[in-house]
Amino acid sequence: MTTTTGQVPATARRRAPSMADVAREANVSGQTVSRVSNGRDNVDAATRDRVLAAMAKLGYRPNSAARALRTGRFRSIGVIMFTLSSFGNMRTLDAITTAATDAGYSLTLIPVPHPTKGELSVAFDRLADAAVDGVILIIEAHLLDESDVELPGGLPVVIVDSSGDERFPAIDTDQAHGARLAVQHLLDLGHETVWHIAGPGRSYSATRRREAWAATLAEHGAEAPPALEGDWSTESGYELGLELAANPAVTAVFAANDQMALGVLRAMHESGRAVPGDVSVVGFDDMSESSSFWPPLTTVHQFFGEVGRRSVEALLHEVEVGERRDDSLVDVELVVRQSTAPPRA
Amino acid sequence: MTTTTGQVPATARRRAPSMADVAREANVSGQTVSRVSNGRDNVDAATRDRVLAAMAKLGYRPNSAARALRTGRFRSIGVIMFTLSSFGNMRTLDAITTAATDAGYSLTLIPVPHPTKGELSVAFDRLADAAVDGVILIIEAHLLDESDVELPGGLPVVIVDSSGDERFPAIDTDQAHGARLAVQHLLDLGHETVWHIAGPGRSYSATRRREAWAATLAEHGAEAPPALEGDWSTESGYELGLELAANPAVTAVFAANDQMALGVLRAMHESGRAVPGDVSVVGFDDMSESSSFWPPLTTVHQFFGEVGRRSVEALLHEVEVGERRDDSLVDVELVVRQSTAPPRA
DNA sequence: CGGGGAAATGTTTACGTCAACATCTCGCGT
DNA sequence: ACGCGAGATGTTGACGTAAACATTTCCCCG
Repeated sequence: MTTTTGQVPATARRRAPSMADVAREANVSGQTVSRVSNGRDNVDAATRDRVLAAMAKLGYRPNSAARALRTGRFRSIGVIMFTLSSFGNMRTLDAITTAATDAGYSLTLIPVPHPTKGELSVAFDRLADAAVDGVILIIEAHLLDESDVELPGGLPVVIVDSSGDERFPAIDTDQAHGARLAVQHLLDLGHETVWHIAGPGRSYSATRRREAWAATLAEHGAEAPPALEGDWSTESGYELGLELAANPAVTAVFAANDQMALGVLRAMHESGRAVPGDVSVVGFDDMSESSSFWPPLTTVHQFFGEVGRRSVEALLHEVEVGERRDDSLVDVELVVRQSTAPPRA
Repeated sequence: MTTTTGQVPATARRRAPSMADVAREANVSGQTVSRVSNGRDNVDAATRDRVLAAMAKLGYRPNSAARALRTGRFRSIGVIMFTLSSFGNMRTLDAITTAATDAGYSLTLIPVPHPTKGELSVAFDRLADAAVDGVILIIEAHLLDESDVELPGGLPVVIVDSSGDERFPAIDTDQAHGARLAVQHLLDLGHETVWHIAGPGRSYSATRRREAWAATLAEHGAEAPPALEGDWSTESGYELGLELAANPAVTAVFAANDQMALGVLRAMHESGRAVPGDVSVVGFDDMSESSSFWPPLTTVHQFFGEVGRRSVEALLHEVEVGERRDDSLVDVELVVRQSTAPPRA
């Protein structure tokens, strides 16, 4: 019936309305629509209203591809991480998402199914044609070091991990301080020494915790038993816990994360060793379930939210200002619950 | 030395190389570069090699904004979800990410900090200028129903939840079957009836589980005690568990998720009620920690991976083929561990 | 009452890619 | 020898936006 716009039944509409459509509807130039769309203030109030009305009427949505092409910015940050299984990574991702959103950036997730160099390369390739202004790496930085993978040139990168790598700023929890707090607590309770279930050796975080554990023992003249090495999983904590339970000399255990600590608790229960009566257990992370473990777990609280926030801050600073931020360490807090007590006399 | 390209020191390079740069370097037309870049087969092998070499030399990366602008496709899907806290959502997100990546799509995360209608609108607005071809909603669909929010027109949507909403296909775990399995198991062990700690009423999943619980009891002529309502958190399970522990008539509890079940376990321990001796407890989810709870938790295993995969499949089918998929229910499995036993005679 | 200038608005163009179409180069059959 | 067609490659233009620059309007001040 009407002639101008080549009307189509609403159900069959093909093309989303563009700036030009809005401009026509509001009887202004495209540029004015652009100005309204971007919230510039040099537009007459009446004009602005007219444009906004036209936008609403047509259901206009700016085409982000065109915008990105024009501006060279995607307003999106990429996060590369291993499968989301780990509790800490989840929380960090959550905080990153929130921080990025608040800053007006969207967030693109780039998974790495297996933590191998090859897979990492694949992820970086994906990254290459992903539409992001910068990248946060939540991976065990170790891999990066070994890796000859070329990170896409010119793309700002922030690493969430303790890294030896100098190429990029690293944001991390103060692993060493946390471990120190945990060991100190156990020693203060009167334990002769503290056994340790470490995380996998390829993880810098695990290494930091383990080193701080050993150092703290040494400072107090306590003899360090051999460290056991788990893989962060509850199961590995359980199996290693069974070993410890069988050794009557063990009175205090520091597990490198809460999940392994949970495994240790189970192992102790099954072996008839009372916690904290016979054996005290400390974890690391303070996952939300830890307060309901049996017994409620004494652990080192990580402020994942803060880590996430700082990562985004550092990355966006580099993206927008072009200035690299320094490394940053987020403090930690010991939460004493009921899995620790003085050794039985 | 060379003349053509207006060389800049590598450190100061401003602009990423474009197709035109590669074309010049390889001495072909831009279109040929495009063809190589998109893996078309109608390019001579020698030419292809030359182009690939030029790409490698210049570090060429296709500009996804330009590509998206030209093709009208972003090759990205959006996921709207509440803060990542919940275990199940995490796992689902993980699977979605993997499935999307395998299909060559990237994934954009759009968080909703608080599950209110207002926040949901904000998320949808964000979505509007996000560069996605379709959306997966991991939210309690309830909100959608109440909400007058207009979803961006023409954007395919899939909901991960049991939804009454007919507007979009829903993919979900078979909540009812899971609850039925749990209650049945307890009844089979000889318990007279089963108490229930439900999830929040606004959640369809919680409602489904609760209804199935009630229905199963009714079918067996068991009297249904009043359902308690938690908020999925360990804490709420603990508090409600304390109530149940104080009631000597309680011998079997079905908690609507593992975290609340963990809270119940703690409450029972603290109240001196043996699990499973005095009280049997069943959860729902089968989180990775559940096998190490004390006692290891009998629970309903959800196949989150399958849910995620099917969601992506359904969404991409609609995006690429334009055909809506039917609702889909993912089956479930009862995992019997050590938190359940016949009632004490 | 005229001129200067700020504010509002319009016009032109380029961002990098890919579809559509145009052209070119061969090999092969008759 | 010639022409035809298939495959390889080149040319042109448009996607929707925003920066840069151009133009218009109108208010204020001397």
